[in-house]
Amino acid sequence: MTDIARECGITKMTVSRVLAGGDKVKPATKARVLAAAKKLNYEVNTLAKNLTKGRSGFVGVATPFEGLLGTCYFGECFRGFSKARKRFDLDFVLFDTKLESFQDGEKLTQLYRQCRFDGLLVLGAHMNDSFIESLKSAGIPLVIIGEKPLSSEICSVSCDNTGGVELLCEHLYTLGHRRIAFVEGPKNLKVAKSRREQYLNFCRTRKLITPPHYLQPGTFQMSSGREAGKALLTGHTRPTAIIAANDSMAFGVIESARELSLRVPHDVSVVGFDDLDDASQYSPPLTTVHQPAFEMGKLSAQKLFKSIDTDILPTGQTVLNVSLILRESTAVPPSGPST
Amino acid sequence: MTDIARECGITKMTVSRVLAGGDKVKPATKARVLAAAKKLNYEVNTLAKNLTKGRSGFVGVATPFEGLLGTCYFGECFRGFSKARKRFDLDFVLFDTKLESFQDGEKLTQLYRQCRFDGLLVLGAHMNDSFIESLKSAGIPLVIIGEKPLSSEICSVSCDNTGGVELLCEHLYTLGHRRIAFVEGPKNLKVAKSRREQYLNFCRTRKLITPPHYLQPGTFQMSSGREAGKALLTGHTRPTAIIAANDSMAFGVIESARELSLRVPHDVSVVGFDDLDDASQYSPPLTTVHQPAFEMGKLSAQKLFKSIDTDILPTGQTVLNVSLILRESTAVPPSGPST
DNA sequence: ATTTACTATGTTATCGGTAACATTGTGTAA
DNA sequence: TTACACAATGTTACCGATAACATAGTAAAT
Repeated sequence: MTDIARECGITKMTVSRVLAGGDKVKPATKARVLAAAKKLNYEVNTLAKNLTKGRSGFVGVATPFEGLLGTCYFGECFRGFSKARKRFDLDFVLFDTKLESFQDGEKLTQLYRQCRFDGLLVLGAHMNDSFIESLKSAGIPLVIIGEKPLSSEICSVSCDNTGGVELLCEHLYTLGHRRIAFVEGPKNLKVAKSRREQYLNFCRTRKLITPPHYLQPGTFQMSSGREAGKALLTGHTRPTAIIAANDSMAFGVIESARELSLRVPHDVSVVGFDDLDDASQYSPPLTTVHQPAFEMGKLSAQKLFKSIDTDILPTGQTVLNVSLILRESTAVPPSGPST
Repeated sequence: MTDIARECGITKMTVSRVLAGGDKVKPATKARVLAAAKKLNYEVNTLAKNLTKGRSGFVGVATPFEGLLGTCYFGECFRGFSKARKRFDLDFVLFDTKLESFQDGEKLTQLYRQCRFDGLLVLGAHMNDSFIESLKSAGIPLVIIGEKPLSSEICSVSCDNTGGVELLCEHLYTLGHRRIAFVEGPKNLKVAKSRREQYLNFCRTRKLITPPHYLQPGTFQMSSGREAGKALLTGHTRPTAIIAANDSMAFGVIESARELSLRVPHDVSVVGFDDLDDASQYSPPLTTVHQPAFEMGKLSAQKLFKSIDTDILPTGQTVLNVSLILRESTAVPPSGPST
């Protein structure tokens, strides 16, 4: 930059003005500076620029590596983030929320105060996310994605998990199912809780029978769906329909049915939640609830960027709609529709 | 920092020395400084620190979002990166190689020169990665992960794709299969090419019949495996074994067999490549080649970190071993083993 | 002609650290 | 006692940009 100034016989300051957008600079000077800049292969030093602005130009993305990184949901969300990024002076840095040092938010707060990032996207909230409160109170621009936190003070973008499960239940009920079981997700995830609660809620409202083993534990992984399916399909009072709290587990349930020589959906209906890419490829293609991961990513990133630009902490809890995707894994129960 | 200095009645410089590691500082002074630092809630400004060092403290991870982000492979690799990171003054920034601006390396070179990152990990190399050459010539510390590039000048960590396919072919051949088909990956990926070449190579060596349609195109996605499987299993000269260039497509092939009421492995053997989490959960559990994604990630990150620390560009091409995982998707061909 | 009001550019300080060299003080060898 | 080496700290400049204010020059208004 100093070189450019010398080359043009002017001050560094004027050069800075040109390069920053050239507001009040004589067109002739401007042209000369730009020419010199090109000639000298000038590139801004983002570090220096950000130092004066007190920003790093990086947005943290905190997510449990083990649970989400490498899943379709993560990928879609992240594509959403990137899409929202119009300006190219912001990039994304990944942090693992499972690391011990992050559990209490200490580490993230520290990283923020060290200007290591300008704001934070939290993907996949846990039940015990006390760390979110502590981040919030540290004044970090923050958006939660996945399920809205308890405190309404915190900005979040989620999808209608409750409504989604409602759609699934309603669909099965309408087909005539009365013995509906549920495979739930990890107990420490909020989305898992929301989905389970709504299932229980539905059963209560419609007065469906729910033997204790109808609520099977799961981990959101295919293997746990398989185990749960086995338990359900070999146990007493066999359900005619099984809701898995996500698609992966639904695949597992279908596998277990196959092992037991039960046909889906003829002998048992199976539904999932997420609408993974593979859901339409499976045999049978899976009836499930579509979760708008891409939109969620995009929207949350937009909120965060806006907050960073305006220096106003993000607010508001957005809940996106979900939709039921009817495919071929559901049918009327084998005994025929109930009345 | 200036505050601390004032508090202790000394200079900023001494404070800096203490905080940087306190080489030649009197223990008493050191203690006083540390106490004051804690009292004043001091946190380094990483931006400023890095400005003087000319480093950003961020490592770029360039990967095609569409192909790899959200896959198990990506997740494992990334966990490997994180594991390799002993020091916490380096974090990872994601870039999408599919973005037009990245195609020729221009954008990445620019980001590097703007101090936006200190080094680059390239995950998932394409055939037409001319941009890698241009990055190399720009002097960017660079490690390629996935398949080694043509130029041996460039540092890479890959796994033995050729050997892996060899293991699969050998396994099937030993079981007695002579009609072996192959579902290949996207034509623009290097790994896909390596795997295909080795299959063709094997067929040539063993003089196996290979009607043109035995080499089916694919995209590495389940749906393409399904289509390829359908074509192979309904076509003439039905193969007794099908090698899919990755696990996802193998799942698709199995689905297609199921649709056609063919049993795996009784009627047709199917193998994959990658050893995804779900491979062991599928029915039948998939015989496949285990790819050490985690180790690849770890190793490549180590190489890059070392390079950044020493200011010597990374070199050497490491090829990690793969192993055949025998499960239940392969058996002797229906006609009995050949001689 | 003088004031006014900009416009275009220059000055200086600052962001929060570090490098390099300068200075003081202290203990030890000559 | 003097000199020298080394330990502990201070000075100054600089990394590469920008903010805030200052100044010179020019055109329009009076």
